[in-house]
Amino acid sequence: MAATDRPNPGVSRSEWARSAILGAAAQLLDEVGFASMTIEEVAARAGAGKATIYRRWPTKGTLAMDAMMAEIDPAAPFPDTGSVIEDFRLQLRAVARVFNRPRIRHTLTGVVFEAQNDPRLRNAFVERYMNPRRDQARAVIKRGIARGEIRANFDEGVLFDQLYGALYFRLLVSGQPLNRRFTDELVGQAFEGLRPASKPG
Amino acid sequence: MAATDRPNPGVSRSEWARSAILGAAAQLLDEVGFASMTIEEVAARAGAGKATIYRRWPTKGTLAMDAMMAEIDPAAPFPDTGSVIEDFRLQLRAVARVFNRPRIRHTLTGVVFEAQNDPRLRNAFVERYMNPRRDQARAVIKRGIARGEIRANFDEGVLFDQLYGALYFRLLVSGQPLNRRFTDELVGQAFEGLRPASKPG
Amino acid sequence: MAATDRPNPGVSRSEWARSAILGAAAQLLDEVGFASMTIEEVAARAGAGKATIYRRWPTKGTLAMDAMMAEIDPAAPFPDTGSVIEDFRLQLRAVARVFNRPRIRHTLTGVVFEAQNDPRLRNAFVERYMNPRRDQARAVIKRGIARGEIRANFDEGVLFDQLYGALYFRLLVSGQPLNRRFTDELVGQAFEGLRPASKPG
Amino acid sequence: MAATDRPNPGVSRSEWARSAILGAAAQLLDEVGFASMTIEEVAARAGAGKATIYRRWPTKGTLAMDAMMAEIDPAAPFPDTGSVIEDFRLQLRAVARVFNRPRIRHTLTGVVFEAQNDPRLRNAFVERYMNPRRDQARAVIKRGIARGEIRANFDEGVLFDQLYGALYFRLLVSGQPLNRRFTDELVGQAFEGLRPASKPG
DNA sequence: GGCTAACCGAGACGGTACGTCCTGTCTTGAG
DNA sequence: CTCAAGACAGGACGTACCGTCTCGGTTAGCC
Repeated sequence: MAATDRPNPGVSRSEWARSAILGAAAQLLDEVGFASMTIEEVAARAGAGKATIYRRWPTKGTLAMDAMMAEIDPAAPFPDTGSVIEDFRLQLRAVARVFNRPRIRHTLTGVVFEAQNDPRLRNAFVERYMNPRRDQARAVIKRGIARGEIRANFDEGVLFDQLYGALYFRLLVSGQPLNRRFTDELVGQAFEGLRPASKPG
Repeated sequence: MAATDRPNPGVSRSEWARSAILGAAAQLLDEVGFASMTIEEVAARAGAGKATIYRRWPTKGTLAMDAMMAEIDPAAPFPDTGSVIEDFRLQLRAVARVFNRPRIRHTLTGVVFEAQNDPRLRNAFVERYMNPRRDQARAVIKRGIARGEIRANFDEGVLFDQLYGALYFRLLVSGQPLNRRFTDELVGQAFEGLRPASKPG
Repeated sequence: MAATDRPNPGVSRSEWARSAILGAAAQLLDEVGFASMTIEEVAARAGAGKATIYRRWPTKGTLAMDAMMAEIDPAAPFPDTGSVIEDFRLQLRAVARVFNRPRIRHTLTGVVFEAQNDPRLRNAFVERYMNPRRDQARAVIKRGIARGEIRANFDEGVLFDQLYGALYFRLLVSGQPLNRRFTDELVGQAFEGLRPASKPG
Repeated sequence: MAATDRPNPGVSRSEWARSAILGAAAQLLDEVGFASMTIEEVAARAGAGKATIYRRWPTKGTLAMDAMMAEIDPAAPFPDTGSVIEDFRLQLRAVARVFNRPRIRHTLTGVVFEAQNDPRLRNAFVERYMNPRRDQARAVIKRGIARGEIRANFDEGVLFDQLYGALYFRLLVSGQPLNRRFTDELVGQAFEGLRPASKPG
């Protein structure tokens, strides 16, 4: 990123190098995408040695993931509107918005791709990215059950996979648009069968 | 592959080369996966020149897709049991079985990855692989609606994305198991909300 | 050397690459010397791939030797004046002249250096460079003996080592000047003890 | 050589570091030779920081030379037998013995190589190593002249170059054996022409 | 039935990037 | 304040493939 030329306002050389590398990586992901991003070019732009990169990130995928996390994290928070369906509707809209950025799509694809042959990367991705979201989703669902909006006897994991799987499917595989109409319809249809079995009587 | 040394029982040299290449590609996809598969190695194993491969397949992705298609195609047909849900249940079980083969997983990931930067590959994949399945699924749904098993006013595309998206999500992204319990639950939950609204009484 | 841009007057691509590489190597030996010469830079200047260089020359030393041979060969021929001493005097003057070129000194040092750990290079150097000169020297000596200029019972090899060893010593080790005064004195002194003992009468 | 773990019997840390470094360098010169010796490895074995090495020795050549000097110095003294020829015969035998040690050969070659581009190293080598020997040789020659064993009107420098040049030539360049037969013949032949011309009668 | 044009295998070519290694400088923390 | 330890920028190494390009040696039409 080379925000400025090597400053030193109490920042260690190591730390400065780290953020310069992540910045350069993010920049390159934008410009040429994950597949064409090169460790050599990252090093050159960051003014860093290649060894410094390899010392911290074993593969291009791990580096790209770290570069991506910084910006994806705060972009799609879970709201709490008082309605499960509304919460999911808003969250999926936000996720779709993030996914529509080309850099995110390329990076996600690349990370997913490399994870096939790199269990550590897969674990990192699942634990640092997917699980936190899954946990947040679970909390929202719990709230809905507690409020009696939806029934309790269903598989949360399957619901999560339905919702986010559909999103990823369009993003990575089919290339169909990720717009509000789609996410809203998706949420509506997924929750259709989860209304409380209010006919207990 | 390379069943025997160059035979010639009425098979043109071209044709023999083509199948030798596809065979070598399939073999390599099994042994080292898509990412580590090399055009050079495919050519060497097939006893073919590299130029012969490049003449027919512009990228590794297209070659891998062709090599994969040969065996995936007949593997997961849609049944017609008389029940929509049962039809989907059986089909998703079959798809899951196929997806559990490592070669398929690696190849799908690779093709999806390359498709990000190769619209032709994405189109080929969608049209030759996804769309036929989508059409078959649509036909099954139509049958179900006609039989009154499910209501008509919902988005088939979204349903398809929910079902197959969840499958791909576990396959490519989260790595969770693709077993019968999951696919059955998935089908059940997805169709839960699609029962005919006609039983208001 | 890139005499011109890729011509093709009946010269194969291989052959053209070979001479371009040797030319670039010679140029670099002149400019920066053997130690700072880089395979990468040779490749860049020759417009050749590094692999093409490594395919033909296993080490920098072998490449430098080939580049050096082309010009050193014809520069110091053995004359035939009718006098052994005169023949050697002239030849050593010529050798000294060649050795005074910085490129030659650097390259010889580099080749000798690498040969310490590369027996193939040492053999190549001895057989392609030293032995031919040794054979020529031997022939001159034989002529001198036949003419009765020098006695026969001495070790030619030792004489050769004395003469050329002294030359290399100043060239590589002590750095003292290689001028005509030195070579003439050297030849005179070395042949002093070789006069025929037969004229006691 | 890391005789023991950090002792401190009145030896300053500096001094201890210095000898540990020289010891490690000598060890490595034996094991892998000059070309493959690395400052990093020397530092690691000596338990010293790289900076400590760079502070004292500007190049690998100077370090190697210091490491070599310690053991080569006392190995080949000039004797005083009463006969010039015998003195040189014994001394050259001793030198040949030293030169036959692989470490010495590698180190000399390395030092000579680096000296091509490092005048300070060349000066250090000439002044600390060559000149003392040259002076000793000159003294022996003077004794011989005084005793009337050899004539006075010849170039001592050329004689020295003949003798030691032949030795270095075989050592560094041609690889021929450095045995007693060679050195004895060399001395004999070189002094053949230096007998006093005083018996003209 | 011979000629020629297309296509084949083999593999060298110019390149690009890899991941490793070492250099010489600079930073940090322990003694 | 000096040192070991080692991270840092830089850059060459030798390797592996890329996609293109000769190069001869079969085919397989087309005369």
